[in-house]
Amino acid sequence: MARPRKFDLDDVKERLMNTFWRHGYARTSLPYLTAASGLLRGSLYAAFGEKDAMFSVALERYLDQLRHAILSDAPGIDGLRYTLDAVVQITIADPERRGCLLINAIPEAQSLGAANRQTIDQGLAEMRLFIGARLREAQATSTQKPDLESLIALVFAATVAIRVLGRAGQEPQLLQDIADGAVAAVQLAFQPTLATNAAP
Amino acid sequence: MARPRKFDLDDVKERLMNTFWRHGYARTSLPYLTAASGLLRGSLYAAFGEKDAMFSVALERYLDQLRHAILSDAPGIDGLRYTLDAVVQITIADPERRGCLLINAIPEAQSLGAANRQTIDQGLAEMRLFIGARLREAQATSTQKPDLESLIALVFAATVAIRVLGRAGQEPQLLQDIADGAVAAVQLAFQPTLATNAAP
DNA sequence: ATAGTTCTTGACCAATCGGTCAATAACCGA
DNA sequence: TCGGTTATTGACCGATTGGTCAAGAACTAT
Repeated sequence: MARPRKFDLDDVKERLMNTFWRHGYARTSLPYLTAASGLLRGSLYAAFGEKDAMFSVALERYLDQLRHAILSDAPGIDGLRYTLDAVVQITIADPERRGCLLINAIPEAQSLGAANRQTIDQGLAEMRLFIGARLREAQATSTQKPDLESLIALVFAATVAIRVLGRAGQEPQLLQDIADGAVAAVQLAFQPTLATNAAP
Repeated sequence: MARPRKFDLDDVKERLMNTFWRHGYARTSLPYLTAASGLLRGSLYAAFGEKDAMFSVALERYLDQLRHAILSDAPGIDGLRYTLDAVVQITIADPERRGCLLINAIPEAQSLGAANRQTIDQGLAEMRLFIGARLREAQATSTQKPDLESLIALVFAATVAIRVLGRAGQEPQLLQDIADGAVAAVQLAFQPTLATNAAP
C-alpha cells in the first residue's frame, strides 16, 4: 500500500467547518485553515482540493449535524415546536453566535461553485419540506383548512430569521419570541373559529 | 475658494451603494469601486476615506431609500400589510436579487468597523420598533390582547426572511406567502375567538 | 495676474491572496 | 529488505488586496 495520512480526517473536517462557520467563505484564508487544521497547505490541497471543495466538505458536514440537532420524529405541531425550539437553542448556545453556515453563505453564493450553490438551495428546500410535512400532519387532525402554503412559508421564515438574527447578536428573548410566535400562529390557524366557515 | 470636484457626489454614492449591494463588503474590491464610480483610487480615498467609510456612506444611503420604499403612514394592520407587501415587491423587483444590503452585511459584520456594526443594529431595531408601533395601534382597536412581543417578533422575522430568501433566489410566490402568512397571523391574533360576527 | 486651496492623477507600496510542485518521508505488501 | 505508492513538507508563484503620496491641474477670491 502507501503511506497513511498522519491526521484524523474527521477531526480536520470538523475544524474546517468551524473555521468557515466563524469567518464565512471569503474571509477564511488559507492561513486560517492551515492553522485550524494543523495541516500545511500542500496536505490540505492534496486531501480536499481547492478552497471551494474545502467549503463543500464543511457545508455537508454542517448539514448532517444540523439535521440531527433540529429535526424531530414527532408528527404535527409537536414536531414543529420541537424544531423551532431546537433552532433557538442551538443558536443561543453558540457563544460565538455564528448563526447558520448555510444561511450565512447565501450572500456569498456568487463566490462559490455550482455544487455549493446547489447544496444551499437543497438545504433550504429540505427545511421547507420538513415543515410542510409537519403542517400537513397537523391539518389531518384538524377540522380547519387554513392556507397551508402561507403557514409553511411563515414557519420557514421564522427558522431562517432566528438564525440570521442570532448571528446579528440579537437577544435570546427575541429569538424565542419568534419561535413562540410561529407556534402560536400555527395553533391559531388550526383552531376552530366561528368566523372561518366559508363555503368550499 | 478651491478646486471643485469634477463628479456628482450623490451619483457616486449611489454607485458605491449598488456595488457593495451586489458583491457584499469583502468581495467588493477597490478596482470594482473605481470602475463603478468612474473615480480613481486617490479621489475615492480623498472623498470618503478608507473602504469601511465608503461602506458607511453606502449603508446610510441605502437605509434612507429603504425607509421611503417600505414605511407607511397608515396605522395598524393596514400599515403593516403595506410594509410587508412593499418588502416583497422591492425584493422581487430587483433583477439581480441582491436582497438587503443591511442584512447581507450581518455575516460580514466582523470585517466592518464599530460604526457600521452599530448602524446594522440600529437598522434592525428601527424596523422592529416600526412593527411594534403598528401592532400596538391594532391592539387599541381590538378586544383581544394577544402576546404582542411574539407577534412583533414574528412579523419582524418575516421581513428579515423575505430579504434573505430573496437574495437566495427563491420564487416570488414563497416570499409573498411569507408576507401573507404574517398578515394572516396578525389578523387571527386580533380576531375574537368566540364572537359571532361573520368574516367580511 | 497671482496666491491659496482643493481636487485629480497614476504610479507605487507592502502584505496577502489562492494555488502549485519537486523533493522527501513513511508506510504496506511481498 | 526492497519496491511501489501515497502523504508531507515548505518554498515558491503570479495576481490581487487595501492604502498612500508627490506632482500637477483647476478653481476662487483678491
